[in-house]
Amino acid sequence: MTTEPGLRERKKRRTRAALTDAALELFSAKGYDATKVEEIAAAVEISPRTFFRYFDGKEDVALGQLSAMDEDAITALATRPADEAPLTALRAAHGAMLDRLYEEEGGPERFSATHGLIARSPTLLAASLRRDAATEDRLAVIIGERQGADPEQDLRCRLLVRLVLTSARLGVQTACRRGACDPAQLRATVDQALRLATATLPTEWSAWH
Amino acid sequence: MTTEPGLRERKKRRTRAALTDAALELFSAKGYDATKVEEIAAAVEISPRTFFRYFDGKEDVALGQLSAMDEDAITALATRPADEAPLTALRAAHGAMLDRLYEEEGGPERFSATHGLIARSPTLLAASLRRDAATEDRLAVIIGERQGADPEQDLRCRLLVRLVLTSARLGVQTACRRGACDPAQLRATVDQALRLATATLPTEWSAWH
DNA sequence: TAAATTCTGTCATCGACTGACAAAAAACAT
DNA sequence: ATGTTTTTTGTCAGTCGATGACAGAATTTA
Repeated sequence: MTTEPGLRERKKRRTRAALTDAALELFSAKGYDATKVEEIAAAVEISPRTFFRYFDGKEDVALGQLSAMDEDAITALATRPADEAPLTALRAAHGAMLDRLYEEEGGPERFSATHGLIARSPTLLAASLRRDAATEDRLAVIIGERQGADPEQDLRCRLLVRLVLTSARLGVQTACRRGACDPAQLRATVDQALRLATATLPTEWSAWH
Repeated sequence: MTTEPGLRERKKRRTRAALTDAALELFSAKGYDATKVEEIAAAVEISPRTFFRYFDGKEDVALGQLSAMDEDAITALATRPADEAPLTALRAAHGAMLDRLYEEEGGPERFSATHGLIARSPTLLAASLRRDAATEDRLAVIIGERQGADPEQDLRCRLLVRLVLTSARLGVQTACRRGACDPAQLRATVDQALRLATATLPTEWSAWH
């Protein structure tokens, strides 16, 4: 059924890949904000106008991998068994997302590079948080369907998703800030944050000294 | 010691207040993104260049009240008794911040208007989330000092602050989305979100059906 | 090979934002 | 009160991200 990709399609893929590679390299070298779209386009020898036909903007090319991971997480959650507790399903979906990241050639490296950029650029941080918010909404809808609850009415849908996402994000940020970006340490830190948020902290927090 | 404000200072205050009023009105009427800085400046009969001498940018004038509230929350947390449990101190600080909001003439109205803008503009949402992240960092440092912990090492500092802030934010968003922005309902919804996040949810979540 | 489709570059334009500089306004001095 | 200093403001020019319009080039399809 699926006709193999023609020359046009292959060319587009190559250009897109070249753009992300060039962009991430430039961002890492000069910083996100100091890098001009013009430079990214020049590195791939295309016109600046064409860059915007491949990406919605600078943010898009910088956070492309995170968007793909968001999609992974959403499809992973959607295919979880319906009788699973929502927290379990969310953690499993997040785990599956990380699995796919690790399978991909150069995935983890690019991931930690992206988070390094985010940590150094308030602009990118804002864009990344906005993306997270959008993903959160989509995940909350799925949780609502699983639980037969309306996310608009039942605070728990959004709240659960938000707590999990924000804890996981803290784990990632912490791991990357420590420079320990290898899969094992990343997953360990994320797990620690999730455990703290969902179990340890709430019961012991008021007594923390 | 403190010399009373001269004519220059009074004029600056008036201009700044006029700018925020004009900006919020235009934002509410036409939407944040559709409003040009040029229009805000024209409404106050000021050159566009001067607008940027009063505010860092469009985001700044839109979110000015939230920034002031962040400052309130920080000073409130800093003056909490040191032997208080951190979660208690944070909730008290947040409550004190809301108290000040309610005391201010037109405070609640402007607050819910601001959140209405945020809900309708992804640009503003991003800016607002970035601000929250910055505030979170400052609060985490205070919590770290209170607990004798290093926020860079002890995940719990940032995590606690983040969970509280994000839950409170969800409460605010929900209350504003429901159109119920009066102080009582707002506080009730925020309390509900905080209670869910810090007590009910973590212990009962895995069993939610 | 011709026609239809899709990409691409050029050009013009918008809008947020900033540096430079000179004119105007307010504060200060005698 | 008048001249001096400091601060504020407007004008101008320019950068950068982003977008619409259109024509020419490349690819696909007939």
